[in-house]
Amino acid sequence: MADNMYDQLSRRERQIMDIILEIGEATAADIQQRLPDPPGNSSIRVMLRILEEKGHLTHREEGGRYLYAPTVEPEKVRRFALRHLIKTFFGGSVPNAVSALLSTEGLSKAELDALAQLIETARHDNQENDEA
Amino acid sequence: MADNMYDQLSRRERQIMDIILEIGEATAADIQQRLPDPPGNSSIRVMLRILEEKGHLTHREEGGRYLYAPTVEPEKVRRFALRHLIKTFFGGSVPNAVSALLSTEGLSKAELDALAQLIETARHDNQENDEA
DNA sequence: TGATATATGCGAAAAATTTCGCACATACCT
DNA sequence: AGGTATGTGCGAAATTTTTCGCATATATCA
Repeated sequence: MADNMYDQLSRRERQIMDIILEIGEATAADIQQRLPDPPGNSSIRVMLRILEEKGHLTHREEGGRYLYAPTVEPEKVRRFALRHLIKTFFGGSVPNAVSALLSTEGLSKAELDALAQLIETARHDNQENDEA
Repeated sequence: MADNMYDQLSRRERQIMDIILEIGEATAADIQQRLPDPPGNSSIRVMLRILEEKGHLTHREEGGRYLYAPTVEPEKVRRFALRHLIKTFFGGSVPNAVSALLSTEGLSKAELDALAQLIETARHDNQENDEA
């Protein structure tokens, strides 16, 4: 429960992390553009610096401006986020979550095929270890 | 992007909503027990009242104490949360998300079967509308 | 080179969140 | 009824978050 890094973030920080996680790398301006009720550019830069101090972001310079990117492995964040979501909203049940996914989002045939494929694979990888 | 109600919540509010969403209904004490770095009981009650004022919670009285529950349809929250997560972490791709799910969580054979079932069903419901 | 546009960092103010102590109500047990 | 344990609400204080203005640096272009 106290495992998710998101638990430590304030509202704005979270919004900003979301954006950067989504687009991979961003300047203050990029973020300002996508933030709901965007504050002044100056404010955003402060937030970015804070997030960097806290260790969630790094930046590199390019053409005089800063490009910020997440320090955490996106892989890791994803897993935490997924697990947290499934626990919070779906009683920890993956099938429940997938079910919601299928009924909500209009998936294309191709996507459905891909999913079926994935599950088949998982099924076979899984033949030996079998717990109810 | 500005659709998720979570975007409006402060850190503590979010943590509290998560707990209530997870267990369905909770007293101040329940929450205190599950909150990371739990503050005093008094603080929690204030938060609950605020969340209620903002319209996210309702309470009913039982045996002299308040039981808080979400006002929003859990259904709705779930969908928002799912969509937001998939957008943020998986580039909007459902298969990507499912893939992560499968590789991370150790799913049982029963669960995999259930998933396969779900997808088969979706496939058939979907025979006519077919977009790449 | 000089002017302009766009960045950055700092310091401080404004706003919000978060916490708590205290007074009072209610349930319960002897 | 009297005492105890556990609730609640209110008001105010402590802390954090969030915002901005301003001074300064860097790149760009005529």
